[in-house]
Amino acid sequence: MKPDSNSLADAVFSIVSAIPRGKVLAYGDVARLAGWPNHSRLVGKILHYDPRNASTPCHRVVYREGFLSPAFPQQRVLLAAEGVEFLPNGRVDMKKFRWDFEADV
DNA sequence: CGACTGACTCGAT
DNA sequence: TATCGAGCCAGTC
Repeated sequence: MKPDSNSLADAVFSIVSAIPRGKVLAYGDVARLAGWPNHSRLVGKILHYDPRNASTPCHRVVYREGFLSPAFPQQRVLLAAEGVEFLPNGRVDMKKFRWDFEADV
């Protein structure tokens, strides 16, 4: 990603904005790509606090198991608008919609 | 300036 | 197999 990522926030936004439409990532995955493997929580905080979230597909970032953010119910609507399907248990079908960034690279 | 909090994750029971 | 707890550290108030 951007080597000039001064802060985790910068890296996170770069990565999140790079998620293809109709795909989702886990906070931990974003953190790992950003270079902070243990900052899965920070990723969430950044997306939550930073106003740029309006111009960032932060809704494409979910829990590792596909659960959506507890304080971000609209996320489900946004994902649905991108064609992401939800399982009856209220989870994203990670099996099909998790961004296979490892293969994309 | 210092402390609190958390849109998380994984491991252990 | 499911539930519970603790850890991680920077960002925000």
